[in-house]
Amino acid sequence: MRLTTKGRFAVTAMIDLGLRQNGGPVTLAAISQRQQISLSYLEQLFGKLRRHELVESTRGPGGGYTLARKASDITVAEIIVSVDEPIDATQCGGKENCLGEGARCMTHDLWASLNVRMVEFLNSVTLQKLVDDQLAKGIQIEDKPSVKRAISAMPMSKPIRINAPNSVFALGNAFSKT
Amino acid sequence: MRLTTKGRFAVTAMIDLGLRQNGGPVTLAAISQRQQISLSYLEQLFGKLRRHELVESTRGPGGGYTLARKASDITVAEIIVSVDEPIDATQCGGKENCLGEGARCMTHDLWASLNVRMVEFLNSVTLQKLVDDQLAKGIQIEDKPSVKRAISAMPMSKPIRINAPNSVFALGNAFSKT
DNA sequence: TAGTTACCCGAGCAAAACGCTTGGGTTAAG
DNA sequence: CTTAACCCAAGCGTTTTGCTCGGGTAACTA
Repeated sequence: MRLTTKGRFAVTAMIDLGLRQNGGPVTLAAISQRQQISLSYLEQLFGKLRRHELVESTRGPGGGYTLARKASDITVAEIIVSVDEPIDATQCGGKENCLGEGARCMTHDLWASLNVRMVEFLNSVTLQKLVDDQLAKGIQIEDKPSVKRAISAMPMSKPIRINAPNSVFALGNAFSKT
Repeated sequence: MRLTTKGRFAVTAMIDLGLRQNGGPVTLAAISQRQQISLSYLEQLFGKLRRHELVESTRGPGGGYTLARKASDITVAEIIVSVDEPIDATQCGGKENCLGEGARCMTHDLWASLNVRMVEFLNSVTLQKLVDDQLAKGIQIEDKPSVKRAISAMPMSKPIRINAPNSVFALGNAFSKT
């Protein structure tokens, strides 16, 4: 199990999706706007999420993504594993006696078991739980804002995105929703 | 909280240290040998561990590293945080209303709370626990092997280390301890 | 049928992180 | 004063990250 900002992006996007489920398919463009994640990066992430059957896609106008199952049947661990792929990899590639004789290299079952417990934990947190958390915080969801305008209407003159990889300094307030 | 092989290296090294505590300071060279981690990489990791007061160092011959506290007072979370440093970083750099008005960007308390739970969990696992796990598996610890020879004696002709960053394919069996 | 909307996908790219090397120190035991 | 060990900073090749660009293809609408 790896745990980076990549996983966070995926989880965040999935929550955004979960929050708007009942309004039909959600477009990546909308998620991109709301969560400040680049569209093509989202496309890559959702490609993986789709291949792991966590979401389903509908093409064409009015299309977008939908959860493949109920939010209560999707766990954080699944999301993270989907986008981070190369899960674990013990130092010695599965060999038993890597350091000599009976002294197999510790990393084996040590990290493996720690890993298992982590996954167990993250598997105990469902997407539904996170969605409910957000709802409890009083997030207001717009009722599918006429689908067309509202996005292309804003003259946002390119988001001034800094080229800071871990986008800690996301643009901040380029569109102030006036 | 980030979670990579770097953290694993640190945890592994700390266990190695914990296992040999009562025999006085443990040298990085020895850990490097046993755990197949590059010496200077270990030096960097232990530099951080020392600055975070998880270990103490003794210089000069016969020196090495010791745990700064009892193994039962050191948690996995502390170790990982020590070497991985830049913990979290929420997308919007701490600003509250990052996406407009009352809609602070979700990532905030969302990932933060998930993070908290992760840290809580990793804080519940002590180094002592991991050491005991290893002892239970029947690891045999050598009684400080005369300190001098035994290391420089092995003609190991350079470990044939592949330049694979995530050293999944560590050398394997370059020294077979004959 | 054309046009638009949206998913789809692969190549590539700058910046950062990873794992490690090199080359120097400084402290302290013998 | 030699040697063993910690200490430290600079740098280096590779991978990963987050993203752009430039194409597609499915489906709805006029």
